[in-house]
Order: sequence, then structure tokens, then C-alpha cells
Amino acid sequence: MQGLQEQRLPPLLRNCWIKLNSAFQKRLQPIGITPDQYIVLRWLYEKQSFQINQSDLAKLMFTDANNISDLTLRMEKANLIRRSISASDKRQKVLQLTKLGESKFHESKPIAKSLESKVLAALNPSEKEDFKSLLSRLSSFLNQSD
Amino acid sequence: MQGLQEQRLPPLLRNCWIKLNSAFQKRLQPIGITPDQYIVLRWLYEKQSFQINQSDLAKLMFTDANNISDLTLRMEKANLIRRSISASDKRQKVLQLTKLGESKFHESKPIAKSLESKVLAALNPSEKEDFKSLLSRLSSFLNQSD
DNA sequence: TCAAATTAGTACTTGTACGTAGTAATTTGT
DNA sequence: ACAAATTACTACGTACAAGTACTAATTTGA
Repeated sequence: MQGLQEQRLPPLLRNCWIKLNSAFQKRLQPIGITPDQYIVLRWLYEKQSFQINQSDLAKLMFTDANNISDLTLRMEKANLIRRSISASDKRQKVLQLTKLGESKFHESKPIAKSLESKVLAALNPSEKEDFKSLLSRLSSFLNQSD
Repeated sequence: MQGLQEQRLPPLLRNCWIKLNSAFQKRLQPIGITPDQYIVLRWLYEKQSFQINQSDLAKLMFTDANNISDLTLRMEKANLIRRSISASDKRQKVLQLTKLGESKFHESKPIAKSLESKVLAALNPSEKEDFKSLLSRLSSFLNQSD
């Protein structure tokens, strides 16, 4: 009962994403954060000079308010971020890194980089660009066209 | 606060997979099954002449015994499949489509096909092949190299 | 042959995706 | 100015990914 080599696009995409995410998750385990939490830390670090609220973060991460609400609640409990009511709009919660969050981000960043390099090493330089560009087009297409 | 156009491989992969899966999920909603359940129905239909147990299915779907255990339990409750103890090895559960499962598979198949065509329409014919071949190589690489 | 290792499946936990429905704050339109 | 619409966030439910720990059945090896 060996698995056939799967040729269809959806299972190929699924498998690439799940395995990549899982590899990252394993590598982050000693640090005690998850891949999604790393992405939050990265965005908050890169956007430090802006006031980022949960709805901004949802857009940046191509997800929705529900997921961000859960995710940021878990991260607040883990003392990775602070959530404070915005002065200008009391509906909004402004997100900021804590010291712990920032330090875990710096610990994690080389892990993320090295995994990405490792994966891209499976492709030669021109293939890398082709692949990213195809993924990028597909991603835009899927984001607009439901 | 507009989202930057993301360039890194992992978020691109993540977004493609999640949006594709979500589009499929929406289209399957009237039928009352999920994308993963569709894949199970498809494998059981294609492998009808073999005895497929949960561990076989886990390999075919590149997942593990835990997920298959949950998934097949839900599908058994929904009367989409039957799970019977194997005569030759009492640890194994042999999986079979029910009438309902087979009928929902036939209803879903055109939906799956049309979504795949729609997505591939974002790429021209040579790009399609390149893309699948790159995904396929990445998938193999990730499956072996942890 | 019989104890040890392996295999098949389940139970439980945490994190995430996504749907619906809800509250509270803010903006819009007349 | 004020009712209606919109926006920001939360609560709750189901499905799924992945880890650990467990039972029971089968295979192995000295």
C-alpha cells in the first residue's frame, strides 16, 4: 500500500505548507513560541513606529479578527505582547511587544532564516525566483477572487 | 496601514494553501462535507479494490494516526464511511465508503475539478507545469528531510 | 516459546481556521 | 442631532494539526 506520487495541485500545496510549518514549529519548540506567534512578533517589531491594532494585524497576516483575537489573547497571557485600549478609538486594542516578546523574536529570527534557506536550497536560483513569483501571483488571485 | 506585498516563501505558501482550502470549504458547504473528508472519500473510492486501513490512509494523506483517528470517527458518525475490524489483524480497522459517502463524493467531484481549473487559470500552460513540478520537488524534499 | 519490540488505533491537550452571533464604540446620512 | 450602518473586538462551536501517553494485538528474536 504505497502512496502514489500525488500530482494534483491542492494536495501538493497542502503538503508543502503543513510540512514547512511543522518543521518550523519543531525548531521553535525550545523557545516556546509557535510559528504564528513568530509572525506576530515579526510584524510588531517591523512596525514598531506605528500603532498596530488587531485589525491591522489581521490584514497583515491575511487572516480575520477571530483568529487574531485568540492568538493575541494567548500571546498576552504568555507575556509576549501588551494589548492596550487605544486613546483615539476605544474599540481598538493597540499591540506592543514586551521585553520578553522582543527577546524571543531575536532568538527565533535566525531559526526562521536558516529554515527558509534550507528549503530554498532544494531549488536553484532561477527556480527560486520563478517559484516565489508564481506563488505570489496565485496568492493575489486567491485573495481577490474568493 | 496597508499590508506590504509579502515576498517571503513561508507566508506565500501559507496564504495560498489557506485561501485555496477555504474556497473549497465554502463550495462544499451545501453538500455537508469538509475538504479533508472529500480527500478521504476520493482515496477510498479510488482504492475500492484494496483493503484500506487507517494507517494506509494516513500514509496516502501525508498525515498521522491521530488525525486519521479523529477524521474517520467524525466521518463514521456522519455515516460517510464504515470502519470494521480486520479479520486478519484485529488491531486494524478496514475503511469502506457507505452509499451516502459514495454519493457525496460524486456530488463533490465536479466542484473540486472546477475549483482546480479556476485556480490553474491564473497561470498559463507552461507555468502550470513548472509550478506543479516545483511544488512536487519541494514536497518530496520536505517529506524526507524533516 | 515467551519476553521485548513494534504496530494500529484511541484519548487528551494546545494551537489554529473559520463560521455565526453578540456588544460596544464610532461614523454616516439626512 | 440622532437613528442607522459600520467597525473593532469577543464568545462559542466544529474541524483539524501535532504532541504525549496509553491499550491491545502482532511480530521479533534469543
